[in-house]
Amino acid sequence: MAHDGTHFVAQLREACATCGVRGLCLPSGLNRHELRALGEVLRDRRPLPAGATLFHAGSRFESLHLVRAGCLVSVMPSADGESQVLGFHLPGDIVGLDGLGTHVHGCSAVALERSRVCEIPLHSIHELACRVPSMRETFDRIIGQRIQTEHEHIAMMGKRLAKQRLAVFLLDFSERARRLHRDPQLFRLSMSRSDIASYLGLALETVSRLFSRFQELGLIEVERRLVRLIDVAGLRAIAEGEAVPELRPGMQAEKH
Amino acid sequence: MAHDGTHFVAQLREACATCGVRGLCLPSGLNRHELRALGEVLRDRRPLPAGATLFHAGSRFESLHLVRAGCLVSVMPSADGESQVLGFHLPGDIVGLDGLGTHVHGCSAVALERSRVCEIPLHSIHELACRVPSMRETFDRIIGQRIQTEHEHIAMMGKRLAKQRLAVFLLDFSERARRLHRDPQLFRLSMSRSDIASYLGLALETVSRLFSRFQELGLIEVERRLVRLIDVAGLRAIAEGEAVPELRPGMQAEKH
DNA sequence: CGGCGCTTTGAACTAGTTCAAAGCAAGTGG
DNA sequence: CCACTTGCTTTGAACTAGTTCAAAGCGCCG
Repeated sequence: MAHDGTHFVAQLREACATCGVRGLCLPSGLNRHELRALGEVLRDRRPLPAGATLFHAGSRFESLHLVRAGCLVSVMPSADGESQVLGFHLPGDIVGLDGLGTHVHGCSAVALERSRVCEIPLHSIHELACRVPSMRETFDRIIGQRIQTEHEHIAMMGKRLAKQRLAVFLLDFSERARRLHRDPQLFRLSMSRSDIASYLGLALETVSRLFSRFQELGLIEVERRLVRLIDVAGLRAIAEGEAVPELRPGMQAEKH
Repeated sequence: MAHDGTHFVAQLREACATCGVRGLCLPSGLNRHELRALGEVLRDRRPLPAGATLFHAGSRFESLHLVRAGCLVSVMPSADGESQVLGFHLPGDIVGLDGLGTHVHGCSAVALERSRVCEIPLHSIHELACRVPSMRETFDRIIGQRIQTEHEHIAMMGKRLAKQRLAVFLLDFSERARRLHRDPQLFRLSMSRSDIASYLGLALETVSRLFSRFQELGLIEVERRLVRLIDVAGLRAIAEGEAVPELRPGMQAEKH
């Protein structure tokens, strides 16, 4: 890859400033020298149009990918045709970690909207990790946080009511938006109801109904994929499983 | 830790031979020299009696642990008192990876029976990974395989019938037993019905009933925690979601 | 023996699914 | 500019897989 000295570093720093993820993204906390080393490793990639596949399940694993812009979904195909959504990836997230073991991707990654990713060739990761101590810590953080995330996903799918799951999902997105310096109350979901349902382990109708119920309760305002969180504390209460006043169809939020 | 040269290496090699895990366990595929290096890093630990906690959720993370003998469960506590079982760990498995990110354990690890583990201090892992190339690959394999495992767990909990989940669980245990050079058809589960239920995202009564149904169908023989797989192909069919003849209480396996 | 913890089993119940149909936004082509 | 298609979303109504509640059974250890 062509890299023309300090210009590239400046460019990377700029790109990462825009990216705006603290702590999770690779270059955070690196000094000028370390950034340079990283710059030699990152390969820029053409933007992915919505619907494009970054890699397929079963394909050979060669690189990790760092999401720069947009949103990807990772999907595990299953024998019976029903595929499982494993996660949604926003800027700063790393995708492809499951290939580290077998060098074969266990799931597919698909762009939900026009997106950009950085490619990080596997062979250069370890070299960099050994050469730059802070990079090693960063990789550890990425791995650890990812496993933690998977654990939370499992905890959410085991023995939680549908309304708790959706509340957790919305609060999670809000928190991620906040970390990306976006509005944590107002965001546009780039995935379909069906994707959300699969991610949460529910039927898509259940998800759709819950969006409506949450709106009736005055917890959110929703119009198709545009969501505004109105009562975050209320959502949190539902997520925690605290008994909520009423959540039956046909009830109005206001009681006079 | 005391290490007296070649004797230690021999000891380690011996221990790992008994351990018998291929591919997954750290020392597999290492030469004499590399084994020596690893020996300097592994710290032996006192055996854990059944019920003992290796580490608590929230406690400071300092080391990974390699299960040498027995069986551990990792459990994530949740706000509402209900805790979630994340996994069962047999010899060769690494526990504690979720602490890599924050340096704080996100879940607890508890021995389900008398067990032994090797402690691998974090600070020496990276050093070793840089010094011994094949160690690096081994660590990658461990990480990748773990994420893959978590993904399968998620896929199992989303949109799968209870009978599919239990069938998957039994087949998974059978496969792991096989890899440990144990009898893949006959094994003793060291966890309670309640642990299994939490792991599968079901009520414990459902799990208990399914064990009975599977027995009635002639798929397994079960007496409390002792399980014998009779019809592996049948279990596989159920796991895959293929329509099974009958699975109703009160029906006999034999039809005359 | 007696008590304790785990497991099994039954019966009533319900949260969520499934099936079905209508609504709605956005694009396409005449 | 409108008729028509397509894909996603919403909503309703019937249904069911699994839960919950309750009680009995069983093995084990002091």
